[in-house]
Amino acid sequence: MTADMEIPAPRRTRIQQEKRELILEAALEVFSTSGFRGSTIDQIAEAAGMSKPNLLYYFRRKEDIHETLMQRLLDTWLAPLRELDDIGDPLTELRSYIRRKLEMARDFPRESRLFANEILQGAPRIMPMLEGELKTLVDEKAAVIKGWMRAGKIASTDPWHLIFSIWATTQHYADFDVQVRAVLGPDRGGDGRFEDAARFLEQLFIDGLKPKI
Amino acid sequence: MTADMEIPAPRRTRIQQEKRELILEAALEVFSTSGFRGSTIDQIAEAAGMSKPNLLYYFRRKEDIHETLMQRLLDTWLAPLRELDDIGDPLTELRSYIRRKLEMARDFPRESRLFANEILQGAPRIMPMLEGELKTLVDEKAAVIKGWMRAGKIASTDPWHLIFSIWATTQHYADFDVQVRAVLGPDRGGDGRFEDAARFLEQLFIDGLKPKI
DNA sequence: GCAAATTTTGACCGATTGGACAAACGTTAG
DNA sequence: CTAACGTTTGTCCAATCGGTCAAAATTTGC
Repeated sequence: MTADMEIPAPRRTRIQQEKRELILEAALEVFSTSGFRGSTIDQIAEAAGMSKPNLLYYFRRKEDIHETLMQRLLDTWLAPLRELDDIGDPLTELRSYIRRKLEMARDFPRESRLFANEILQGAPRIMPMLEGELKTLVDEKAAVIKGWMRAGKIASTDPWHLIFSIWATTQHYADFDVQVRAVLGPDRGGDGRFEDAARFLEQLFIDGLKPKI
Repeated sequence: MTADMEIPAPRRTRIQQEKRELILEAALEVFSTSGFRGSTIDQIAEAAGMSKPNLLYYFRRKEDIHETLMQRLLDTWLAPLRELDDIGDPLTELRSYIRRKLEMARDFPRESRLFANEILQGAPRIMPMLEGELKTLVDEKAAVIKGWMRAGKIASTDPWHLIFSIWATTQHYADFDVQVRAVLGPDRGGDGRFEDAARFLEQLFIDGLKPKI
């Protein structure tokens, strides 16, 4: 839909495409654990298996890498919310939204942390997008949810804060992963923790949102 | 209780006490928005209104400032959970725990972000504390909550993930503050957003946790 | 008031940072 | 094969980094 926004999309050779992907993959790893200012071009270059000048041949500035990474991230990151559909059973829609968001936290934790890092630092590079595209999308979906509430399909509450709480609880398992694993310990903190989380969140949100008769 | 753990607690002059506080206040501001690696001694010194060598007279290394800040933070940060009491009505206890956590997100957002930054980057400096003190405390309180569930006082669910979800939803309003404000917009994103959040979270957790008859 | 102790400063250091650049090396099309 | 183009590298640079140090300025104890 709104994809492929790396705007001028200049023609690129095969090698350029491959190496740029390699760099972005390495940069995701580095940026997501150290933040923008805490990461160095050398670290990214080493993680990508190339020299610093070589990396700078593909991305002229450190910021360009981060910007490209962010642009790609945002579309896929908001995809689950975009899919939240007016048609279809409300509780089912919400349940699968929560499930999809939790799966993203499990399968793309680095993307989640990259995003969290950016927001934590005041979102200097994506503020316009938050106030524009994101706000529009959330307002739109909040209206859908509000419709469900007025129709008595789900319990009445604040749709915006409902969305926030879904973001918070699901992304928590990516952003605070080390804490979750440390607290759960070696036994309960293994691979099963995401299924436990899924069960818990379904109970919390879905049972909690069932219409009160 | 477990306070005042700046271990050797060397004798300090009046000036030392004041200046150290000034530095810690400035460092909290800087660290919480840029992370450890992303912050410089110069930034902290400037925020504290003193020269870099002067700052280094009070804290010999950058890490010492961060460490002191962390030690102070952790005790106050976990205080609300420590207060969760076996005696007293379960739903009331949980309600006030949630309220206290949300108040902390409102009143000490920088502390929340400092903590989030540390965890995001893999908790290199506080890992032992997570696996030790924190895990012990959470296990203890999870047992209390489990007792309430067995007694039929609250709905049965996973106590650990319940605690995680309370952390996630409340701290979200500090850590992701810019996003929350951007999405809510100038009107709904004002000072009232914490009261809206409090109402929403109470409904989500308390109504959701009422025992099913 | 004065000597000792504490606090502040400017100058400086080696290491690391983001980035420039020309030369060397590969690849590819004709 | 070769000329043009794309890729890679080593070297270098100015700025910034965390931190030192001796000397100057200030505060403190008597």
